[in-house]
Amino acid sequence: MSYNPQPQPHPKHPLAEFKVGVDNVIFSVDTANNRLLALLVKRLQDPFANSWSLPGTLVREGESLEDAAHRILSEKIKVENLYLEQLYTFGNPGRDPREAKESFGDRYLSVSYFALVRFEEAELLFNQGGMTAWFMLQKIPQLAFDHNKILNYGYQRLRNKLEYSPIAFDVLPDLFTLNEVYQLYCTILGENFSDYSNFRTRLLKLGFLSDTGIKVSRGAGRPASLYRFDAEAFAPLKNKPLVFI
Amino acid sequence: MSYNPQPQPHPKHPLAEFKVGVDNVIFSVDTANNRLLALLVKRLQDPFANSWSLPGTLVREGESLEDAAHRILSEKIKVENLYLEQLYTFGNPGRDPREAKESFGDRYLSVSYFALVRFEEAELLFNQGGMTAWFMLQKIPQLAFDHNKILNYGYQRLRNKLEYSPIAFDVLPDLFTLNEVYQLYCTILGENFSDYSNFRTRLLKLGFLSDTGIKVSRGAGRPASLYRFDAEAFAPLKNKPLVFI
DNA sequence: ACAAAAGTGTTTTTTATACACCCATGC
DNA sequence: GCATGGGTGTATAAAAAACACTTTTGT
Repeated sequence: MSYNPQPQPHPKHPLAEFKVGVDNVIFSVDTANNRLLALLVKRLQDPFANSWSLPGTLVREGESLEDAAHRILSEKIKVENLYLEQLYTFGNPGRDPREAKESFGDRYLSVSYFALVRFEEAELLFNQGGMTAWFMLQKIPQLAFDHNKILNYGYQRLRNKLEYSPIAFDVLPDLFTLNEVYQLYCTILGENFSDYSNFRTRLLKLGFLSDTGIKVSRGAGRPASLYRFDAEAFAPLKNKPLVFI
Repeated sequence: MSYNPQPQPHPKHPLAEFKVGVDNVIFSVDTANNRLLALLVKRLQDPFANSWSLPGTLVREGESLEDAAHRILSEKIKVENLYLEQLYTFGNPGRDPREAKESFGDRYLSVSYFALVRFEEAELLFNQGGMTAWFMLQKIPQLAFDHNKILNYGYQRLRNKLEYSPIAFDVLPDLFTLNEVYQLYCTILGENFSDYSNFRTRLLKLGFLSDTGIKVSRGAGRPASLYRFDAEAFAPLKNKPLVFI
């Protein structure tokens, strides 16, 4: 930041003091049940005691914002494979009731992060009796603070990301069928986002999915080929506009 | 933010204290000379005294982040028409030399904003002898703090925004020729981003530019029609994926 | 044999790209 | 007249969208 040309704040305009927190919007897709889920935690203290909220934390000394996001995530769930990026920073005055309205107390800034995690391996951790649970996106309750707004913002980002970046493959198993990819897309973007056979053709033409030749049977029907995400083949496509829709 | 399940920070992990600043990446296009410009200010105090930097400020009591971004912008230039949005939040420990390394002093968080302003009406303000100047993007010097990184991030955002949202029309005059739009795109995205006649056809097919019928001559050649951005016709296209490239 | 799931191909429509060409003005 | 920039049209290629069809399995 540059603080010139005024090194000292004007007495009539004192600087705000901030507490900085990180809030995570953590999504996961339960492919078995075609459900898009968000992780929420139940608050134990005021304000908003007993309300559900996004998992969040305050940033510690020497800790980067992204480290804090990873820390809060790993306190709530145990997961190996995930995608995480910064979402947006919410810092309007009055967004936290602990800000004393008349006395201009500390402001509460929230740097939000967006994550997509692999559902099958995600293990919920119940620390100190705090409740942690997956919620279907259609059944999100009233959340603490401005967390409904943050979550909606994250949901938008999720849909956008899915269309032009390969985050799906961060969260699929190492070997997957093309139908599993399609189901994942359907669950997040809604049915009818695209015809399966066209989706399939488009995806394969991009050239970074390699057929292992291994076949798997899911009950009746022809066995499907297992594919693998080929990071090397994808590398040259990085930063190029992709379309998966 | 949710601060459960630990209401008090662990003594071995004290919370960081933050100063929160806003830094603006302000772009403008000098259409007369086909130049893409960024606004920089010269720092007067340490750290980085006499270095160029992004225009920034600390957030005041009762002031929203976006208000702070608008304030710093209006302290440096006088401009009516602009587009502004939040860019990214940079908060790594050690990004500001004023953070005492051993003693874990205050952290300096920077919430960056991205702006595009109308060049013709932008009037530079020289307050308290502080220097403010436009720099061609190819000639950006070494900046204070991590501001080169922030500026590059803003430049990426600018190019992306231009392709799928109508920010160009926030910054063009009320009445403009299609060639002026094309020039603006060329200056930001580089020559050869698209054939002019195809660009033109695509743009008109979107249906939110209305021909006023007024003709204007720029020296030799056939006079061009002046167009106007029709906000009403654009409204239904909001939130829909547009392609201008 | 038949249903179910996987995978291929075909047809139609739309969009992108690269141009060629006509139009209106200043000099 | 002709250079200059504005504007239209066309021909080709590529991509998106819809959907019919074949293949391979379980029962």
